[in-house]
Amino acid sequence: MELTIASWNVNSIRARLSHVLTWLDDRKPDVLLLQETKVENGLFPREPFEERGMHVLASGQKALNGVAVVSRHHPELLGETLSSGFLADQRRVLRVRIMGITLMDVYVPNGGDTSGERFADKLRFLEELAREAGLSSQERYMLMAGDFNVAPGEDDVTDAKVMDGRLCFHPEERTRFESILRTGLTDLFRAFNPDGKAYSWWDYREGSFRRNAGMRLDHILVSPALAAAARSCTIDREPRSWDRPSDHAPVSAVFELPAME
Amino acid sequence: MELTIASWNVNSIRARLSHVLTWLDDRKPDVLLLQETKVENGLFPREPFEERGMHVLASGQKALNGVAVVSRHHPELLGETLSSGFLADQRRVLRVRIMGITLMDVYVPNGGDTSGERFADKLRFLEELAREAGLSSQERYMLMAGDFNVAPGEDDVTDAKVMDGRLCFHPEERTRFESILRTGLTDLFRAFNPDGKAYSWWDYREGSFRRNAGMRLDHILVSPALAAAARSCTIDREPRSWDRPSDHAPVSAVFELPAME
DNA sequence: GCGCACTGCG
DNA sequence: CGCAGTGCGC
Repeated sequence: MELTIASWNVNSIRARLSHVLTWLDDRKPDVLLLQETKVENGLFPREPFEERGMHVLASGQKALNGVAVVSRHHPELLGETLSSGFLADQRRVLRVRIMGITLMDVYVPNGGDTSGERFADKLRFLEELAREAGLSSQERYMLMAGDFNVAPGEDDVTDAKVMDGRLCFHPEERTRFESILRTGLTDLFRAFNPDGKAYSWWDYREGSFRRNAGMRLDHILVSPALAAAARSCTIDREPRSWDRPSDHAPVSAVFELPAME
Repeated sequence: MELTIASWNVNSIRARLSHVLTWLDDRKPDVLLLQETKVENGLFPREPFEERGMHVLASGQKALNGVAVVSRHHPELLGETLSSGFLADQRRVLRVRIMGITLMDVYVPNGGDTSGERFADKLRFLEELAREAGLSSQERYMLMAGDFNVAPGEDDVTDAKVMDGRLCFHPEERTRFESILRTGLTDLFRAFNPDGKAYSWWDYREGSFRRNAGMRLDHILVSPALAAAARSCTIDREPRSWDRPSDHAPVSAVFELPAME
């Protein structure tokens, strides 16, 4: 059976609802992992998704952060925090099981600037993700996706020399992202696109999208069995061109899996 | 020659620009008096009006109040305050001369509630308008229009008994509105519609427009010679039904005048 | 209920 | 630049 799993930092699900529904109706992913929903669970707009036959699991808070899983198949909730409990007061993680796949929806802290406590928290959060991936390494089908706020490679920014040391392309961040991959996960977009610059985020300011001055911050990382089952991984720039868009574009992967319960 | 003069409290010209342009293109008034433009002069969107061959005179401030005159013919600026200077720090008055007609665009203070200093200011402002009308009583063609924040008669509210004493239908306000008319001005809408309930404002809350629970707060008052020249005076409820409307509807009057310089 | 201002965040 | 939040005016 074919399964499409997508990830999208929507920068407010309420502000972006029409975009998300339009995209959902067009692309029809089986699972959509959302980040920066920026809404408490009680105010999450569940109905339009449920009308489309999708389940919704939301873990949100006021104004900041917030993640959610929209899924055609029933999702089993595994947890709403890192298993260490780090930054548990911020809604940045949703762990679910869908159709025998363990999924982790993550929104890594932006970090503020490369000095200071919030950057330290970001690095620690990335370390925790590596640990988390290690804990799940016995799982056959494991997927960790979301907004990592790290551009891992030189082709994930416009100019590596200029960007070197800057937020989201700092060696300390890239090293920690590498550690996540070293647990055995595959950066699926890069696996399908081994070279060539590609971005998933463009700043709202300075006409960044028009100039295609972006970064690849949104990733789908998968276990070896899922990597083998993957048929494609793409970034859909179209919604970024719509009126009042999210600053992030959705990333999607298609898998061909043996039929599961 | 025929001349159409309209008045509209737009509740932010920037938020309502598309509505105002759509209405302008459809109804093509010669003069449009705006209230609650809520924008400083430098940020007033002049271009779309000028592209349509209209002149713009704006007298605005940040966030609150603000009046403007949009006119097919060149307007001569007479003043931006009451001649007494009362409440001169608030942009609520624009006095202009267009085609030999003296026009006064007014936005009367809402008053807050019927106790307190702001209500006293509202009453005083209405008294000043009567004085102002008296000062202009020698003018052959004089028009005073805008948002008076007073429903003068029992047919200008849904239920006079229920509304009696409430803001915008308080005896003290209605008396002062009467004083304005007693200088010789005619309430043109009432002249053409001597009976029957009609409103120009509906609260955004509680589905007031759907229930037609409104008040007639926006008026076109004219000197005897203009009253004699008037051919119609109407309230256009249509824009109030549009998406994200102003809470006020435009009021228009058509005059048949001898050709003037 | 719907504007505006301001501030924090990214 | 564009989301939130809060406070205020109408």
